Amino acid sequence: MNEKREFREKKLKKWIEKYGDPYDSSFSITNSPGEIKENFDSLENQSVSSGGRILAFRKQGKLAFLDIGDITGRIQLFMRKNDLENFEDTELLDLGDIIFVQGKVMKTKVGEISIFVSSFSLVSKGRHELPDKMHGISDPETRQRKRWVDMAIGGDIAKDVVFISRFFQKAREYWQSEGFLEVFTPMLHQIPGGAYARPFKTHHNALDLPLYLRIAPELYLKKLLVGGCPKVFEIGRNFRNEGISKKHNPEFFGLEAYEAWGSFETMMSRSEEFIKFLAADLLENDSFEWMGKKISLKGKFNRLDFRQALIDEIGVDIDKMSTLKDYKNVFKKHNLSWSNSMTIGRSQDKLYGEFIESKIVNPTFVTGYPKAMSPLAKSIPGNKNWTQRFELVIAGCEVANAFGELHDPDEQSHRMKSQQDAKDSGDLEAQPIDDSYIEALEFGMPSAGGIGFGIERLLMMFLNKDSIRDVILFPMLKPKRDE
RNA sequence: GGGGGUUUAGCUCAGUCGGUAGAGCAGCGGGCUUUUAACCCGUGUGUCGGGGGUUCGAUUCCCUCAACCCCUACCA
Repeated sequence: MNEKREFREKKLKKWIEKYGDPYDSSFSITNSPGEIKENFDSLENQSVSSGGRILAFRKQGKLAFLDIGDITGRIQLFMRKNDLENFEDTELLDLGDIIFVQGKVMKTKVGEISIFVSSFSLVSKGRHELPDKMHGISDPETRQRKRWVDMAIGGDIAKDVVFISRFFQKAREYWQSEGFLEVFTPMLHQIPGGAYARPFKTHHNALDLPLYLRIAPELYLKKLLVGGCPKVFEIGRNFRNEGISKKHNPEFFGLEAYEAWGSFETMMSRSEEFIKFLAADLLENDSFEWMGKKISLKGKFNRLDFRQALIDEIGVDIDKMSTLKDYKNVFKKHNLSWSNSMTIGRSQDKLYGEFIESKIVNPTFVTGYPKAMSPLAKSIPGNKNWTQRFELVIAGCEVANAFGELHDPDEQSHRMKSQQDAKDSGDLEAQPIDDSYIEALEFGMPSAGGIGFGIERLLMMFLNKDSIRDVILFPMLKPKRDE
């Protein structure tokens, strides 16, 4: 049936008859393909050993030019019959095989940096052929599902995987250098909290205990503030049982940081500094382009007041709207779809998303979120309807969310109760009461600022990717029946 | 959920106003001692996404299902 695979396996058999098992671990390389290219000046005429996947095969009579490579880069192999004892065994190699080579670093007549091969060995047979060398894998789903193939042939992901790794390294570096302690809090929660979201449910057998995959680490991190860690941060996955879209994957990385004696104002300068730090280091620039939009990180980030922005944009003052009916009328006026599951908080959010968020291009702190939308944020002194909160929006996309953390246990208890009420009356995303969190607050928590970043959102911006799937190595995919 | 598009060789795609199909790459055979999308000669790829209908005949027309893509809605 699969004739091509048979050819490959026949060649493997021949190799084994001649040289024995290629799946051996006695090979060790002195330089990766990329290193040889990068360090040609110091490696010229030196003997090296290297290895990688065969990505191109240009045979020319008694000469052979092969390209081998991995994510570090590609290097050409130059093989000449007169100088290579088992030259004819190149017949047993296929595109996609992984080979080990030894030889001297040189340049060919036309100047291509190469290894002049003195010996080579098969290390791992590619049983499958590689995709078209010019076009690669065109189907995005296959590209994501068989990420290793796309990576092996040098698809975008081969470069991006390095960028993503450096991004995490630099993100840690920023917060650590600012004196924040990196901590790790549970992913299995008995009470899911810290965000508006539906959780994944699981179960612990030995304890016969229902558990939830965390939707946010927030409450645990603030328990550490109670315990006396003044500056903490965590980079880790959150899990939300919601729809999948270009901006949403069921599991995604959050970076949350909390600072005692800070406020949402100090979190503003920290987030601004953080993003500028990342861009300066990773992009080596203070501006970038995302989906055709030019985004400048120069100067101070803009500020926009939630309520004032809605007044300016559509002439609606949400401070003067107290009933759901008021919102329904506004929705009607602007031809927005209304559903009966709407709450005041949701309506406000929808108006914001529709008229404010989508129009923002350069980084902007949107401040003054209504209390109905922010059960964990401190309200503004003198105005109980508004909270000490901001979202950092770039190119219409929420990148971070920060509060002056509510640390009054009585007030927090009230807010959680009204969330619980919403939950009881059918809001699947409302947060349940978490008594252990309230109790922690009762021990006393210093005033604090806290912030959470959506890491993939930032990665999308920095890598100019339209879809969150392009910045996750193995994004959530629907199961495939035939495989 | 709604609208549009795509699905043909291993890969990328062309094509048939209805008579079961083709190019490049990859493969196989041969040639070539400085190539790099190597080249030259020869060779063949196929449930034309699945199912049903119309028809003497369907890959082509119609219906339906599926997968993927785009837009839109929802999920902040």
